[in-house]
Amino acid sequence: MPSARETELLEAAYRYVLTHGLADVSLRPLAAAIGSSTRVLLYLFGSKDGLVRALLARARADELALLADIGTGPGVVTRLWEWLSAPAHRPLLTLWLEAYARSLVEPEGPWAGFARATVEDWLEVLKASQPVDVRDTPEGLANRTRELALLRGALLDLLATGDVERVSAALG
Amino acid sequence: MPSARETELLEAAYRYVLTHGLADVSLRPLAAAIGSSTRVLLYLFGSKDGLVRALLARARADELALLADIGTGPGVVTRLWEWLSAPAHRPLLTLWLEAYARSLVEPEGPWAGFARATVEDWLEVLKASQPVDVRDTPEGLANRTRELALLRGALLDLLATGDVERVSAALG
DNA sequence: CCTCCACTGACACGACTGTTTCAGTAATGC
DNA sequence: GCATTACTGAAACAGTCGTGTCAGTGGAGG
Repeated sequence: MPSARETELLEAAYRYVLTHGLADVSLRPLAAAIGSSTRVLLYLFGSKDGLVRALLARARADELALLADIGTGPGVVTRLWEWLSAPAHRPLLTLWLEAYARSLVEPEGPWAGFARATVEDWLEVLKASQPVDVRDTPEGLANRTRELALLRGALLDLLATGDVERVSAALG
Repeated sequence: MPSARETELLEAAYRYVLTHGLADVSLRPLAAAIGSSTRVLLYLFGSKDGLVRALLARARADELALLADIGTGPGVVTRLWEWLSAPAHRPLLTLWLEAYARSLVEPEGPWAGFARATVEDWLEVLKASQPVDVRDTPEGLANRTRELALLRGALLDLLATGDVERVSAALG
């Protein structure tokens, strides 16, 4: 159970990495930006890896909150895309992609398993939104895999080009 | 025009980053691994940024060679997916994703514009493969954007899970 | 009051970073 | 033969990295 000060600093650090990226963050600039010190960060999170792990978990909490909020049932894909394409969520999604790529390059360390975990999370939600009688069929699996691919491919496009109109039209 | 030694070292460095990642590569370990020295790398490429730029261009050359080899016309998507899902191409594609994510987080420096550039490259190929009469219609644009999203979303899934069977079935 | 505990500041350690300086060597063109 | 060019080695530079050490704060509970 994290102390009050710990969650406070974690929130601040989370806000920081959303705009500065997580891959090459370093303690001293981060500490200076959030009004703390490396000493305190190390004390509260044990090590830099610990801090990164906490930040990754924090980002994941946002993601899971989204999935819970979106719910299941017909129209999930549309609702998910509305959330993904909202400009306000850009920093989070860029951070997400950064962590995704990193976990593929460097399977050890705090990033381990991040990519695989999110694939499974989302597939699960899409599965719960399918009619019961197709969920466990090969077609059901293929369908939700395709829906996931479409959403994430569209997200990649959007993050690079910012062209909401074109990409949204492609999902119609 | 690069000298013989320069292209030789670039090839070696390229092979190195394919397995070690490009984002957090550093000169000394790289130089040691390819039987060179930081002095020589700096002499030939000017700076680390110059080297990274050269490596990015080298990776892009592989990508463009692929697109030329795949050609255009009916069945492009299938042919592209066969290439993307080939196990031998995994390192290159992981490197590609790494550069993609990085260019979104850090729009300055050697990575600049990488993500946007590849989106346009691929859209161009898909466009050239469409029937002439739909190429310039809104439907044509939407269709190729969707094809690209499907391919790249599937690639993301594949890189994380390695589940060729499931993902390939989803594209069928 | 006094002790405990969460937290913080200042500083130094060794390892690493990209880059520079100074010194060569080997081959090539005149 | 001689000068120019391409390349290389060794060492050092200033800076940053994560982390450890030692010394405190300040407030809460007994």
